[in-house]
Amino acid sequence: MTPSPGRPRLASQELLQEAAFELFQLRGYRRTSVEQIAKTAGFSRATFFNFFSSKAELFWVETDALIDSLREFLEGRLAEPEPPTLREALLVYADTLDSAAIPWALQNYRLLEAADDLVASGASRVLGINRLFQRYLQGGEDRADRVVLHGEAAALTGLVLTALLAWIDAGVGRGRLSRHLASVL
Amino acid sequence: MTPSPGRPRLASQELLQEAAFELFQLRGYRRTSVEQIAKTAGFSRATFFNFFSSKAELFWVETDALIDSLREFLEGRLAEPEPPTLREALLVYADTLDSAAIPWALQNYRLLEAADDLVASGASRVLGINRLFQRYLQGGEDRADRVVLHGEAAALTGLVLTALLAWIDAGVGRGRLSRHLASVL
DNA sequence: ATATATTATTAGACTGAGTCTAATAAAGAG
DNA sequence: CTCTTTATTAGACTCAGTCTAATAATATAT
Repeated sequence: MTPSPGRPRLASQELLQEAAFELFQLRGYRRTSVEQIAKTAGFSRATFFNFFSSKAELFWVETDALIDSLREFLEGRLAEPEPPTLREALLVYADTLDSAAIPWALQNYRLLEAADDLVASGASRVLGINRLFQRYLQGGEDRADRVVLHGEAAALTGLVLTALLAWIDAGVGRGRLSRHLASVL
Repeated sequence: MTPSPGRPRLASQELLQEAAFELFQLRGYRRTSVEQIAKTAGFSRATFFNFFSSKAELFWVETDALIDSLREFLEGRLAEPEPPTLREALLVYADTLDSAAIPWALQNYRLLEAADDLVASGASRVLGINRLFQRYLQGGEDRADRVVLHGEAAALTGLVLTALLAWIDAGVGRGRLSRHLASVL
């Protein structure tokens, strides 16, 4: 950690997030302005946009990290000599998820309903997961028709999402995601 | 058609749409402002919002009509003494679709990529279709577990969407949607 | 110490979406 | 002509997101 030149950071993603989630709980996503978030964290609006490209992006950071870890996991499996099927891989990954470490955004996914930009950004995350699945299926078996493969990916995306939301809704003592996923698959 | 009291309409959804789609083609969705659309159609910005609650809503009107007709079709099938499975019903409906009457928004669905609000509003249409499927499945067979049923609906939504986009991408001479749908299901 | 390069923070102006209110315009009914 | 009803519009407002230019705080070189 050699100190880099230039003015050191005062703000941080974490500080802004804490302020934001608190305000979201309190007044809802829409009625919380970027200005309020920044001021609550002790910074200016301009600084907010140095850290996040939009209000919605802040909402999803933790979830994006989770999706990233899923991507890495799948890439790892695909690199193995005998890659498991996507379904098998997903079940294994789901077993590793800690019920206590669900991203704030996912725990509060019902906030989506009221806000356009959240739906949009959420949808683009779903599409990203769909692309992950497409790539995995493409890598495993290149015999299938492209459209059929895309269909399979889309269907799996829908199933995984359903299981995930059911798991979250189950509340504390929800058990393992892999159980929910298995029953849906 | 007895004339209603009050000032008669000058503007119409159709006029605004024509202006809008022309501008969207020309400069893209994002670079076309509501102000430009309204002025091109010969009206003011305020009038635009008398007809559409948002720029994105204008984009989807034709598609919404299509989804509505699908809803009615499914409700009709479900009311029959021996309702077909959802898959069967969808294949029949897909066979009725005219390849030449695809909504402008669907033909140009690639415009979505660049615009947040379009993705959001598109996603909410997809969720609407998903709800249609959920209701149909719920009505047909009430034995299944709720989560499994939701999973089935989500999977079907993904499959139908895949088939639809492949059909559109196939261009003129694309044949019947039912053919694409059958191969994906 | 002092100057310089580098990076962080910020103010402030700008566009554009969407909301809202109040004014005006165009019709029919009495 | 007056009243009622509805359409159109101007204009002000909030907020998100973009951008530029100014300033502040640090490390390093001299």
